[in-house]
Formats: sequence, structure tokens, C-alpha cells
Amino acid sequence: MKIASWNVNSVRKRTANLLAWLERTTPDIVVLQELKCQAEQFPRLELESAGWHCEVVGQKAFNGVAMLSRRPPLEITARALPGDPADEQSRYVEALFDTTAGNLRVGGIYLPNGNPVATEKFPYKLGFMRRLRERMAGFLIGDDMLAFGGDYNVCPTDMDVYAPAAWADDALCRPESRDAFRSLLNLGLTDAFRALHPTGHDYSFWDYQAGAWSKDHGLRIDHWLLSPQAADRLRACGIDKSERGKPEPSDHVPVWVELDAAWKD
DNA sequence: ATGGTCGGTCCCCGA
Repeated sequence: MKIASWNVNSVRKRTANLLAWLERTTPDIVVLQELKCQAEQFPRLELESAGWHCEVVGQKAFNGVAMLSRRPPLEITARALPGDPADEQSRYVEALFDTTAGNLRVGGIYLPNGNPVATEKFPYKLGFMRRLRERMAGFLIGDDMLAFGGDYNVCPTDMDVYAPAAWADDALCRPESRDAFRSLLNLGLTDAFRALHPTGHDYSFWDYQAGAWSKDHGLRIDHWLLSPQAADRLRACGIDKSERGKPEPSDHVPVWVELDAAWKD
């Protein structure tokens, strides 16, 4: 079973790229971030015609997440991250799936960017990360497979940044952000890409500005975190870097995991 | 080559 995440930076602008990538790479479950549209503006007909079940958590102009799946989920278990009733941003979707290896709980996350650090945006990011930790910790008591993927907006270590010194004070690299990310790992979760690629400087995002793509000035900020039960079944993890070189690309590329599990009939 | 980006919205903001 292949599970992928992609920050598409406007799903309406990226519909053709998304459909072509889905057809080429044949994932089973996909979480999308930065839809930048309301649910009724989502290209539902195009995706449903291509065989995808779509759960859309939209928002006007900004944010927005979705969960696509080849088969319907047993249940959509969340359309917002609990813990802050005042949070109106569409950044979280979660569903439970039935597989040959047992229940699989998939989370789709668009974690706040947090810049500028001196504004309320940074504590909002850190608060979101605390809420995410609470959510994950609750599920780790059980033995469902957990796979939480998305745009975490955190470079976990200097290996994940093309120019660590220049980015040291950015919300994506600040010690507080890295500490919070590490506290997720310390629950017992596995950073799937780093587990299988321990030494590579691989990135999932290249800014549109300043020729970042051509100079390989990238960041690794899109991640899959797996519970022990899912990590035991981790067969492969990859970053579809070639998407960044295609016409009208998103500034992020897909990141995927392959688990030793299949759809249950 | 002394600049170099997008996308969505509304006259700029967020990334």
C-alpha cells in the first residue's frame, strides 16, 4: 500500500499535474495540503472520474487539506485538530482504513509556517504542534497502524536545509520548532524518509524565488511519521523530485511511503 | 545580467 503527501499550492492550478501524477505513480491514499479553495471549488468531478474518493476540508483563499483514497475509508475520524476551538484554519484531516494488516489511521497535516517568529504566528505553530502531539499520543496506546503525513513546515536537522546558517532563525528551523518535532519522534514515531535514507541531503520544497530549484536550494519539510506498527511494515519511502521540474509546478513535491499492507476486500 | 516567484484576493498577504 502506497501512501503519499503533496502540498499542491492551489489544487485548482495543479489539477492537471495532480491527475497525471496520480495516474503515473498509482498511490492508494493521498493527503493534499494548500488547496487554497473552498470545498465546493475542489475539482471533485475530475478526481472522482479518475476513481478517487475525496474528503475535502476547504477554506477560502488559504490553507485547505484533502484525503484521497482508492477505496472509501471506514470513517473520517477528524476534520480539524482538537484542542483549540478558536482555530478556524483548515489544516487537518484524518481517516481510518481497513487493510490486510489491520486498521490504518492516516492523518493529513498542514502545519502552520510560523513566520515571522516575532508575531503571534510562531506561538500558533508551536501550539498546533503540542495539540498534534496530544492527538498522536492518544492513538499510540492502541495498536492501529498510524501514518501522519503532510507539510510539517519543520526542517528536523541541518541536514534538511541547503544553508543551515542562513535559516537558523527561521520558524522552519528554530530550536523550538525542532524540539517540538523531536518530541513527536520521542513518542515512538519514525521519520520514514530519514529512517531509510540516513545520509542524504534530500529536499521536498524549493522556493519559487531566486532560482532555488536550479541551484538545489531546498528544504525537507514534508514528512511521514509512522507508529511502530506501521514502521515495522515500511518497505520504501521516496520523494518525487521530478515533479518540481515540470511545467507550472507546486513549490513542494510528493513524498510517499510504501507499507506492507493491502486493501481488505 | 546588481535581479531573480507564485497564487489568491482585492489595491496586498502568505509562503
